[in-house]
Amino acid sequence: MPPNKPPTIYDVARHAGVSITTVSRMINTPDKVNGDTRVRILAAIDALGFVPKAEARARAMRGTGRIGVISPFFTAPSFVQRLRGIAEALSAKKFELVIYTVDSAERLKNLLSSVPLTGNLDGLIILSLPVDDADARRLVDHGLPTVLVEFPHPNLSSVEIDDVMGGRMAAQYLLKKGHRCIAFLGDTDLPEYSLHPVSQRLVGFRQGLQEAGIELPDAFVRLAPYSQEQTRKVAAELLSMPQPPTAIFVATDFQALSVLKAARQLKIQVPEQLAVVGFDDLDLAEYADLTTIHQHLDESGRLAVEILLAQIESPSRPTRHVKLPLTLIERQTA
Amino acid sequence: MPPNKPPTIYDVARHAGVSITTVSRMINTPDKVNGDTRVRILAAIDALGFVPKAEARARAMRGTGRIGVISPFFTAPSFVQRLRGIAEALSAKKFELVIYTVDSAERLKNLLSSVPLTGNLDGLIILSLPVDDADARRLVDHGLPTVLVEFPHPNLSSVEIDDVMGGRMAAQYLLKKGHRCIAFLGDTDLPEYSLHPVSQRLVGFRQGLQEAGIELPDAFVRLAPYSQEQTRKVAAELLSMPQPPTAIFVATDFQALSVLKAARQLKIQVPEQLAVVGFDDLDLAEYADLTTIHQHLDESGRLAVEILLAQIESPSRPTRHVKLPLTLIERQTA
DNA sequence: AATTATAATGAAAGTGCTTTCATATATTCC
DNA sequence: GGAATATATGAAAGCACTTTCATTATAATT
Repeated sequence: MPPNKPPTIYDVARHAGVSITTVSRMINTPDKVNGDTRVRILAAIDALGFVPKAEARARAMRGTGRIGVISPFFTAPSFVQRLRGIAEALSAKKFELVIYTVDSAERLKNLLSSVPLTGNLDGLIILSLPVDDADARRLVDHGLPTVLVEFPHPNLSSVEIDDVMGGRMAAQYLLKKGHRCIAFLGDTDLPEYSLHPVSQRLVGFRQGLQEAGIELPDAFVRLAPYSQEQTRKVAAELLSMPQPPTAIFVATDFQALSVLKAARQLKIQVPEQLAVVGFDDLDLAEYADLTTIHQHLDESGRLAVEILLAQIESPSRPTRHVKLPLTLIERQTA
Repeated sequence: MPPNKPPTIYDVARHAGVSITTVSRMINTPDKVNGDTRVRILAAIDALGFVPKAEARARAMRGTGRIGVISPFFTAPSFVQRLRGIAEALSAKKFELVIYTVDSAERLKNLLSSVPLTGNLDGLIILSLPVDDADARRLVDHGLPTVLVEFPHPNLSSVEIDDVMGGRMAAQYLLKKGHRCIAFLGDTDLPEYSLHPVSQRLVGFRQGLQEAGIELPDAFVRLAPYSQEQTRKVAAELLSMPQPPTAIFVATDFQALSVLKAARQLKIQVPEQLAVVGFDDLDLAEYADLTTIHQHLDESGRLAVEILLAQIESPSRPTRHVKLPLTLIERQTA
């Protein structure tokens, strides 16, 4: 017969002949209880069908132990690598990771109003998605500690990437290498968002060239949807021009790979005939020997967590805006 | 002023100049509170933006289910691609995705003893991690619908990959191409797990060769830690043998890339001097033009969700064991 | 006017769980 | 062999609320 009252931690403790402390520990940090005891408690738990009451739990811990991440769909490897940093930092602390994926600004808005801003989450990280004033205000009004990654907002803490500077670094590097006929290739996705990082990279890139008195003709600025095949096609077009560029700055590593592939197919030697510089330094950039602008992807996630946890701890702290440094990693492609 | 700390009933009480008792009553049985006081408390509640936590939780959880995914740390891209399928399928339905990452069998055990109880989950997907009998029993005893991906267990539903068959397919393909001197390269990670997919792939591979009367000498079976650099080194060793293999079956695409890199560095032509077949068909296999055994990574995640949701809907349904088909994708490397 | 019923309130004791701290026992080191 | 260190456990103090119960002020009844 099923017992009439839901069993409490006290019942389990009595049944197993230990203190409630030990039972609690068994549930939360099982590695801190002895093997024997562990088995006994587990048996008791199973026997009684004990399920800890979430509410009491949330009460006793300060907060829910849950932090949310809103991320664009995992299409781009760079999101994943950021996420990895977050997961890593979070699993070290004792937090659950709740992931909300989003495929449009529309859905982001819905989420931000429907995701219970209070009570459900202890903190929020928004990855590579733009937050407008209304959203930001709602977040601070609700007192939900939030950290933005990649799209900063004055009222919320953020981890930023200096995309403009990155573009410049690429320009300067290619100029130094003697290139004068340089193209840019970026992606078109997320067109609804303003201030897209890729645009910023283009801005910086153009600046860098201009400072050296070099033009970036419109025909040398190409955008392609973020997919292997389409990017490859656009790159092939670019490389088949009567006067093709001798160097291309590709705004994301993933697309840079497609450019390399296009070059390979056209039997264009890299880096002899064509220099390619990427952006991101994904794991696979190393495999491809891609010269690229390294941004600390994993680190950005880790840092976001760090800032967030600090903010959860003392909510009165002012917002922080951290800009991660960029480094150019010189490999074989430029 | 936006509240900095989530206000408690105490704050409201102080602000309204009453005891917490009265505030509590106000919330639960307002008719038992005097008109004046009622107004004052209401004002305080509004001013502070107070939301009783339990209520918030209840509100929050209504309608939104929560499904958990236990996954190995995001080291391997294949996990991520499976996860992507899960996230995709889940964001269509109205479910939250809670991710637990795990880096050892030890931690998995810990998680499994606590998550089912504590996590408030409606369902669980376990990605690429082995579950033993005790764990499985606990899960079914607790009535937590669970779907396993890649490591099946008789008592739980699963989405499986026929790794043995995959190994055979690789062997048969390479044999058909005329190779007789064939090596295997796999990874050593997760040594604590039995029945590792990579071992299975080796088993099938060996079978395939044996059926054609071909030996797989021990010197041609190499294991390397799952990292670019180390795999490259082991591959280089293999390729520098006095009698190097003319073909290598690499048990994961990610490592196959490193093999390709090693070949490039040793100026060994692929596929002319060396054929390489991978396993997984990651996104980047296409970029690298890698001939590989395609397993539906995204699809496996999607399918797991589908099975899980069906099971949540009608818990009485028997467990299902779905085996996804494998296909050999012929590209440039073999 | 004295008594009693009624309404409004707060002190304090739960509620089921976590966590800190102190204690007891076992292990390692020189 | 004793000190130093690590491991396993429980007592007790929270946590954010709810509830009981005793207290007071107020209204109603004789």
